[in-house]
Amino acid sequence: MPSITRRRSAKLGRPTSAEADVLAATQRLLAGGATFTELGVQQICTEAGVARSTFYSHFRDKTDLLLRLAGRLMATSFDVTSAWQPAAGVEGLEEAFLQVIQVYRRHAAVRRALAEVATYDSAVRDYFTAELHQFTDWTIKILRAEQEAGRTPAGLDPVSATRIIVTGGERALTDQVTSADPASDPAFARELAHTWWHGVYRRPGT
Amino acid sequence: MPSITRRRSAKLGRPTSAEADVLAATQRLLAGGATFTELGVQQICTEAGVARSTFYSHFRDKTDLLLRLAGRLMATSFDVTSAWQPAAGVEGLEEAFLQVIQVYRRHAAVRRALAEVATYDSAVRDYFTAELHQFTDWTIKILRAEQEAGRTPAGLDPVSATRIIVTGGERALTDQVTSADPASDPAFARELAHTWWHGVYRRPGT
DNA sequence: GTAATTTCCGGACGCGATGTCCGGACGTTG
DNA sequence: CAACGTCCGGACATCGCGTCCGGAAATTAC
Repeated sequence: MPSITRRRSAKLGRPTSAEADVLAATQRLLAGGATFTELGVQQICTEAGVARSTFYSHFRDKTDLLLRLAGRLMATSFDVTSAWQPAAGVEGLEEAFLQVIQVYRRHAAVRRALAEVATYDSAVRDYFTAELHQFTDWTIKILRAEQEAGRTPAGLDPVSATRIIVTGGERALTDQVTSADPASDPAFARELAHTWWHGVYRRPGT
Repeated sequence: MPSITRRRSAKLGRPTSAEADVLAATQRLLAGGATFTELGVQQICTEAGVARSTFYSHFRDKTDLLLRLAGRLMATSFDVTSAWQPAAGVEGLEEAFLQVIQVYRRHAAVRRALAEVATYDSAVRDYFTAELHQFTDWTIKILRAEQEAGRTPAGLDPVSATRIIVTGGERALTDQVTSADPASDPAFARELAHTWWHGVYRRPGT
């Protein structure tokens, strides 16, 4: 157990701790197109210029590394999204999505790895769904409030609609960021905003 | 090279070839909640009552097994979806989605495995995206035709909208099937249909 | 200065899973 | 009976993971 009074790394001349090197190297490899699953610990350590045994003195395993890499990813994108309110209208929604896309693009590699491992690792999946839960709860609440105010049709099912918005939207965003030209981002943001707006929040009729 | 004149398996009384046993066992284990990645060859063989060496005389590797398991999955759901035309209206779309959900529920296990492995195995990913391409092309074509006819706003970007519909919709469907109560299927189908209808196909204004 | 402590290296180890190979048992086919 | 195809059972090399330990190097405390 390290003492708290003692600085972790008093001297700054040193090439920063091995931990940071590993984090950076992983992000680099991921950004280079590698898949987290097919990425070996040895490979990461070689890229980081660190001994393999050192890796395990900083991370319990590869999953631990990924989770720590994930960090405050979701938190930031949640802040951006939840800043929007229906009162801001479809233009405001479009603007919000454009910002979300920027955030997604910045962390595309880690986000992709997260979605990847979440499909077969329960620990990562739990983390992922827990983070998505923020969005789900928030969206359901907003929809119910809009229904109360009579701006969203009462016949709409908030739970199903939210599943479409959050789950489907998250996937579409990830897809846009990982395999579409950034030049098409504005058009995509506009489509997403208008689809949710006219398809859900201001769905006409009935 | 086996002779063509000679029947592969003349006698039908035999307990069907080991290959079928492996396919069935895998589907069973998958349906039981197992993850394809964490599923070992030994485990599959034990469940199938087959020697491990026999597995490799029928399948090149686990990926080969999955691809063969995938078979005509996508084909059937494409047939169901593409049977719908905008002329059938939102009610027709709702009905089509309800049928798609049935198909998804039937093959949920394999579909989940497919989506899982597609995230890190390029061979499976290629297969998956190739199959999704059918839907993408079809949807873009429909949207363009609707714009020509003036029923869908001309300002809509067919490519971005299709990305939302196909990619996002596929994910929302998978989510509904894997983690929601079947009783909520009709409500979900209704929401999906209305969202795409009013949000895209018959988006109001401009 | 020296000693103690932290951090990292380098390599060993056991483990489990993958994919290959082969000898032999069994039933079918001609 | 003999040839053939299918399957079993186990041996084998290989790889990646996670653990462990002895020692080098640098930093800190005294």
